[in-house]
Amino acid sequence: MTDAPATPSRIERKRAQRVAELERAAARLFAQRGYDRTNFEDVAAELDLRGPSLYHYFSSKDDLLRRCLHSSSEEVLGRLRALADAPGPPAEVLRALFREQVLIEVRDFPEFAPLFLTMPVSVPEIRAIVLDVRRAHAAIFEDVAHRVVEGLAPDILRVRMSVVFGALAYVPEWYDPAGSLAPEALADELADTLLALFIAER
Amino acid sequence: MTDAPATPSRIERKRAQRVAELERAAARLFAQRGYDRTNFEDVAAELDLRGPSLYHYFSSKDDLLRRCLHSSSEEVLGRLRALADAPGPPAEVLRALFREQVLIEVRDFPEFAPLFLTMPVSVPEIRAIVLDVRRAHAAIFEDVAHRVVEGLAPDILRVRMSVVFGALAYVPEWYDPAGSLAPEALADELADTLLALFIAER
Amino acid sequence: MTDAPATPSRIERKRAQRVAELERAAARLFAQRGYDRTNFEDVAAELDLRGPSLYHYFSSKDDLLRRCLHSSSEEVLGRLRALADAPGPPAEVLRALFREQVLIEVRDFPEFAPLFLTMPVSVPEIRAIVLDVRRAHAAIFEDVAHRVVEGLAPDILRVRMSVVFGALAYVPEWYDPAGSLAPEALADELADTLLALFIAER
Amino acid sequence: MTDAPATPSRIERKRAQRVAELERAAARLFAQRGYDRTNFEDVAAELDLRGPSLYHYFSSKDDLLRRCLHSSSEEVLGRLRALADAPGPPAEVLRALFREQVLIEVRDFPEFAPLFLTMPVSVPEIRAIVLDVRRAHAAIFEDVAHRVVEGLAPDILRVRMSVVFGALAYVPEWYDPAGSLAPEALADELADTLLALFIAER
DNA sequence: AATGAATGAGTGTTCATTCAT
DNA sequence: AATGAATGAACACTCATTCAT
Repeated sequence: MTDAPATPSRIERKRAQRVAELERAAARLFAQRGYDRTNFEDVAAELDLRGPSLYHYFSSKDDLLRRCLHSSSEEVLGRLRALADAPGPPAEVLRALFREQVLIEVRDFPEFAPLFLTMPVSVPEIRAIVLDVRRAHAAIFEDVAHRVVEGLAPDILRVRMSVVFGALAYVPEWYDPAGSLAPEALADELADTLLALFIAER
Repeated sequence: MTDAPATPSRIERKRAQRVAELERAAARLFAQRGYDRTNFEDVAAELDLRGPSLYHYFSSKDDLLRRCLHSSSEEVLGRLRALADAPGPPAEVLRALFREQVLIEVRDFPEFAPLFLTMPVSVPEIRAIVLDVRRAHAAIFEDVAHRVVEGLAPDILRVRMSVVFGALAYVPEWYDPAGSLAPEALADELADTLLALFIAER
Repeated sequence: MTDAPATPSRIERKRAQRVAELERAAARLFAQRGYDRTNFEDVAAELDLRGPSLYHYFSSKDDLLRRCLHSSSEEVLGRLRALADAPGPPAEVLRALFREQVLIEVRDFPEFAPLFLTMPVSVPEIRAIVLDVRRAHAAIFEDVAHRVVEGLAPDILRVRMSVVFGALAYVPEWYDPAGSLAPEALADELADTLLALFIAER
Repeated sequence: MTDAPATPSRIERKRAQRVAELERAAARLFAQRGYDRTNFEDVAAELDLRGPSLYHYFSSKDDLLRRCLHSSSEEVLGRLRALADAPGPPAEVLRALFREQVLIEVRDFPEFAPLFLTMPVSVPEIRAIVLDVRRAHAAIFEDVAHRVVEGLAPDILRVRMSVVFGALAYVPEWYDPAGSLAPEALADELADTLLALFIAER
């Protein structure tokens, strides 16, 4: 009888929105300053709240980051998996994945992507969570890459994939959206460059 | 160049050695745990000292990291510059630079390389220092790369270089020296792969 | 005596019942965890309410405990006073008081008795209230005991009474109702033992 | 070589003394206010220190209480065991134990005894420690009491012992050393009263 | 009547840093 | 040179309490 209604009440929608806002604010600060240097007071201040108020929405700092990672990884991994499962020649699928990943980082989820890629995380348990997501993320690319270059020696493939992941992780550290290179142009150029690692006739 | 006397006394040599040992120990911990989670007590313990004793050698935690970065960057940038200035076709020089960088990371300075590449640094001033070193480091590669691909559009070149730096920075995060791939084999394979970004007949 | 109307409305009766339920739940938790470690949220949860709802019934946490103590002490002291005022030889009255006190603690009011006896109370004002009740409680026993041993030196009597109160207060800390000793058997045995302190021919 | 010297250095003696002073101060506050309401700042203030300074001597608040309990229980249990093992008729040994326990509480260790007897402890783990010490303490008395009344039914003996422990635990709650009853007189009177529970010819 | 939201006060704990020895 | 002692600043977290709905 008192189960969660299928259609969330107004109050529940408001709460969910607040949580989403807090997660976005927290993700921004986590990415900028790292987990250790981000405190509840500052996250709360982004929404004109005081630190302890966050405990109405998150049970701990750990939990806050966990939920940031979860919310965004759900969305991001979902989008990537949808592309990975799309029909078409593997090379084109891989290129599409590269494009999408770049756009996710610089255009669609600029706040969340650094959490997985470059956020300084010193606490071991938290780092483990990040690594888990990274593994799931990497698997999507690796599956498709496997289909592109079937006969490649595992060590060689691993090196190629490391170039891919390194390059993709590096994007938020150097790319300036206000510069001369549009996000879509970057995505195209980088996708082509990385794809060449797998289809060049060397 | 430095103000050190030409013939350092025995005491001075001993002190310099101590400093070097401390820097190495600190670099290891910084790289493992990040700047924030590394405390003076633990660094000192690596040499059977107590935390406050470090103040005989370093004026602050900030200073300790700064000196770690300085010492290692001196050495690393020196080695890379020597290679960059060597005669030979630019492409070969670039390949040599890639190889050297990989070997520096995984074989010769495994403790120091993460400081510049992957250490979680939350304090803005420290991060600025790291970025300075990275810029100097990048310049070495970029100069040579410029000579390899003279006519390439700046935006395109920048993307290619980002793949290089991303891939090189990523190495310590995934490479396992105990695995099947020897450091030198990795260096060769990665150097070839990255060089192909600049010499492929696309 | 109290201002309550002669015929409480249905709403008022419902409210009074709610207050009684809350007091009982609170008393249980207070006794188990102590005053400090008992929070409004947990007390409210016992009746499927949320913490702040308790403010409809109690003006503060302090007040909640006060009312717990008041309600139960009314009842308990009433029962004891009725016995103390009953006719009969003082020794028998005293024995009856001991029995009743034991039964109150282990059988009739196991939730409330610890409040006066063993609840950890750190807040000075609260402790003062508890001590007041204890004093009123002690006076009942002391009056009768006085009549049992009329000539006893005050210091000696005080020591004897301390044994009585100590023993009675200790009961909830060791007695296990699920053990081999029934509450009534315990009451009889303890009453006899304590009474012997006053009527032995020493 | 660097093992702890058999003869503690001056610095070690000073530290040990400081720890003892801190334990005494802490025990006083713990007993007065209970564990929850006693904070590091106040304990430290008793020795003109600030709160965090205590972490040089104790690893946590938990540890502070643990060491208070340990230090005092060592001493107290030692004294009681020595008496319990002394030769002589069991009844006299028991009487000596009662006297000693009273003197420990009111004269020799007035700060520490309440820790085991009446300190409000809400934290379950801490309470478990206190109960452990209480059990060891009780065992000393129970062993001797067993030899005094060999044939007594276990339930009856348990009730008698509960009177003993209750009465002894109650002493610090009512006895005023500034009153007309000297500690030794109290000890004698109480010891006689409690002993009568075991040797009366009922 | 009930509660979601919010907060101020308080507390245990960490740690870089200072200083006297 | 080394360190034991001490501390101020910072921070995660708890909770009684208030208030608008």
